[in-house]
Amino acid sequence: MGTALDYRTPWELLVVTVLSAQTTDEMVNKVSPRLFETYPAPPDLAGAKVADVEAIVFSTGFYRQKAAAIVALAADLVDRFGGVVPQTLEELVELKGVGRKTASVVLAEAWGYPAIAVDTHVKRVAGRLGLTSATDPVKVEQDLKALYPRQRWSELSMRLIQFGRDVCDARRPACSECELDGLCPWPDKPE
DNA sequence: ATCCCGAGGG
DNA sequence: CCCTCTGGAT
Repeated sequence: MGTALDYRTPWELLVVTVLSAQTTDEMVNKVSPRLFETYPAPPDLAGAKVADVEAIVFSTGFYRQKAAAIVALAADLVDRFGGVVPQTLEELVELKGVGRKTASVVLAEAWGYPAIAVDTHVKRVAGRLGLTSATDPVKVEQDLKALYPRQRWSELSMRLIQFGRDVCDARRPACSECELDGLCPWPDKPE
């Protein structure tokens, strides 16, 4: 079953979300306690030696990039936002190392805003269900919001990612266990 | 041996 | 659009 990312604050969510690419939540959860014990707040990480951070996040994949990225992110956050995680998509995306997906996750999960994070899991789910032909994340988010008008989109966002990861898997989708099987028009379903 | 898949850069 | 970065899962 799918594990979720552990975090205590919006700042921690931002960091673990950056670390979560190309690895498992389990792996991120394994390294993050030491990371946040060593560098509790943005100024601490901003002043860290990248090599020390590399040693901590090693095994999460892309570790050199990620270590440099979160140190630069911390510095950027301190310099331009007083160390406070912003609450708008525009400001979040301005941060170094933060793209639309990471920004949407923070907006929805940390701040409870009605954003839907569109990562490759969500794109894949939308595509297989025939909900959208677009690969454009903005379009996918619009289509999903139109499909679920005035719902709890921040909760839907988390559920969609988990569903894509745990059920509508890229390589081995569990179609026989999927509740949407009867409604799903995906032509390449496994037996 | 191949695939995973976000952000930045070309 | 394409490519690169990485260890882990399969």
